[in-house]
Amino acid sequence: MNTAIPISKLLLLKPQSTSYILTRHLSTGANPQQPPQEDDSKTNRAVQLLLENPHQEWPSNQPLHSLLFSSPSPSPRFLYNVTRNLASSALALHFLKHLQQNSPSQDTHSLSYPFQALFELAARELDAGSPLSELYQASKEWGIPLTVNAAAILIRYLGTHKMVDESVILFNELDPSLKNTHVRNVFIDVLLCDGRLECALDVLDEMLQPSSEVPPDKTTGDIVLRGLLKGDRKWKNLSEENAIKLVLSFGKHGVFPKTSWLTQMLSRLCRSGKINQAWNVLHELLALRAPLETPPFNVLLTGLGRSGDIKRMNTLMAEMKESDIQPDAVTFGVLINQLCKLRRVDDAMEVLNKLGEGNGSRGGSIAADVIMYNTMIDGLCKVGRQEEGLHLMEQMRSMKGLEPNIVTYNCLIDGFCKAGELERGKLLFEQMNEDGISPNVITLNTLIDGMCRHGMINSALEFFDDMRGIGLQGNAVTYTTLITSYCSVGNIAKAFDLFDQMLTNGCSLHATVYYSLISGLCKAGRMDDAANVLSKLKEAGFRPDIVCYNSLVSGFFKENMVNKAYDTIKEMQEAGMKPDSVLYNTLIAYFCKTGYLELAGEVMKQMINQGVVPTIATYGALIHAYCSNGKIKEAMKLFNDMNSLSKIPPNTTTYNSLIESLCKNNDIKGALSLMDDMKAKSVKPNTTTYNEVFKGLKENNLLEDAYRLMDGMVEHACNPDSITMGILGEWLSAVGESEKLQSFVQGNRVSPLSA
DNA sequence: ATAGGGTTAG
Repeated sequence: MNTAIPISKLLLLKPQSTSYILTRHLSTGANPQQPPQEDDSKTNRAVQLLLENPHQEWPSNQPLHSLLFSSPSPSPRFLYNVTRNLASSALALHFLKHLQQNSPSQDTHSLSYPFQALFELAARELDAGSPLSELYQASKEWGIPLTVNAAAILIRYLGTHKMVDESVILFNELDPSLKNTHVRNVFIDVLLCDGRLECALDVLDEMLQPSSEVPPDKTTGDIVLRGLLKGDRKWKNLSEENAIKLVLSFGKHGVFPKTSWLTQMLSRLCRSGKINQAWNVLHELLALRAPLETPPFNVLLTGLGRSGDIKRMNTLMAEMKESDIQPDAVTFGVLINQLCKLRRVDDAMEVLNKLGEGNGSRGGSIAADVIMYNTMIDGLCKVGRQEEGLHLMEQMRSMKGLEPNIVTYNCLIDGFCKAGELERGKLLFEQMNEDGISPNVITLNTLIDGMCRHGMINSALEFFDDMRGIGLQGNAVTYTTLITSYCSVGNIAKAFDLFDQMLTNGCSLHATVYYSLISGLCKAGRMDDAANVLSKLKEAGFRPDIVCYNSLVSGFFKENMVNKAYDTIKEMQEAGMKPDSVLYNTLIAYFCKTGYLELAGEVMKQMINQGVVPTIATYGALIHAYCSNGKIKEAMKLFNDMNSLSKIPPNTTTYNSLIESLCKNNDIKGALSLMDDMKAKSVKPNTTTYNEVFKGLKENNLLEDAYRLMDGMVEHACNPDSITMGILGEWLSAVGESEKLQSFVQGNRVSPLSA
């Protein structure tokens, strides 16, 4: 599947310089204007005179007077510098009074900068109390307009001293020309720190208007987006949709979120299943020509991969290439992982092998790392190629100098255990210890699962005890594995025992443990216990999921507790879950078993109406039921539907039901034609199939057909069982052809080869 | 928990 989609097209992406990204950051640059430097020695002399003499003596100090009041009058920048270099705000205030009193004709605007210096000094004095508010009042009384910086300092000061109301008043009083981007940034920050989201958004809104005269800058973006991500309580009223709108409004002014911010945002969207939103955000930013880097693309690729959307993965990779965004190690890691998950292990291997070839202009700069190898090794193990996985571990060590880590070993141990090669798993476990890598809880769980799956539950429990002895504790997964296993062999008491043990051990719980126990109890028909555990699950703050509800419904039906089954379905629907195909199949199977075939058929119709696609189990249950009720016509109709309408390939069991029924109806021709159909559709007949047809052939004494089928069995290495031998033995000896049976058992053809 | 890729359970 999907082989037509060239995911490995990514190989064509070539790493290049990414430095251009750094130069593409746009900024509207509203830096606060600083008065340029004046003559330093003049400034120093003035400061020296001011510091050396008590302020009462300043008016009579001639050198000072000529420095400050000579014609042409000194520039505001000079006065600013002098003020800033005074020892304290108190002294600076004296200085300003001195300036004001000794040159009453002076334009008040020229005192704006010295006043800003006064605010700067006062804001720096930690024990200043609230003099800044007083100084602000003074500036108003003196009629001295604020500079932009002075306004910003005042707003910041009021904010950090919990006088946010005052800062709001101040901002509103400001001359419109002072409410520039810088001042607004400070004001918005003050408002946000105080949790006044609405108010901040109002100020921001003006800035974000399309033809705004106070457009946002990088700092605005940092201030606002920082708060958006933290998930602070104060942002909870802002939905993700609005957050996205905000980001895009910033984008229209050329202000883009930092890569780390965008990556987090997309990651959060993807993790909560909102992949489309993540996709849209990234694409709108692309359209706005935002300077994007690789990580946000990696996050989205991961999200798309998890939802199996290979098509859009390919699109995104092509877009990366178009926009000159280079894939990095993570991109290749995601790609290898996705190819493995699609079982396209050889394609993944090809990607891995082409990395780090470094042959000139192409593909050289990214080398395979341990994570990629681990991904690949796991992929190989998951398709039963654990020997190759082991070989790859040796290869990465010897040829790339990469040391396997705990994940490498865990993947391989799981591979060998799942394949039933427990000894190999244990050998790897020992090897890993020799390598100085300590097993972790996943290693423990993997080995326990391996033993459980292969009928060694007691060994698993012993191993668990041994590991606890050396300080390796189990977790919810350990208990789930053991509980599932004990349930599967019907040892419910031991399963309960482990469940209680887990609760007393205080290991952190997970709903899966409850699901597992409930499922086991349902299969064992212990519905009272199952209902009990269900209550405990709810008490622990979990909710049953659809799989868990399905177990319960199936269990109730099996115990003929029909009303309980219906109650459970109702509860599940009230919890907002729609019945899935498993639930419909459970209902259909129950009605089939109890003989309500019409009802079962109705349920199937309802299933289709609800948009739930019938599965092989749906058709299998109904076809089998019709067959065993002698309604072969209806069964054949369903069989044809499943081929033409649902396009579900029938399996061996489906054919067996029909073939058995046809033979019983003495329609041997029909049965043989179904066998041809099986061959055409590559569905392998099994021993049951052959037995049913042999019975029918024997009834009709069709020896030649029987020989042909016997050859077929030999050819497919399908082993006869005692039933086969019974039918054929009786029949062939009755017609004096016992030697054919002999030859058949020895695995030889019974009829001569024909053209 | 807080920018991205790898391992275990019904």
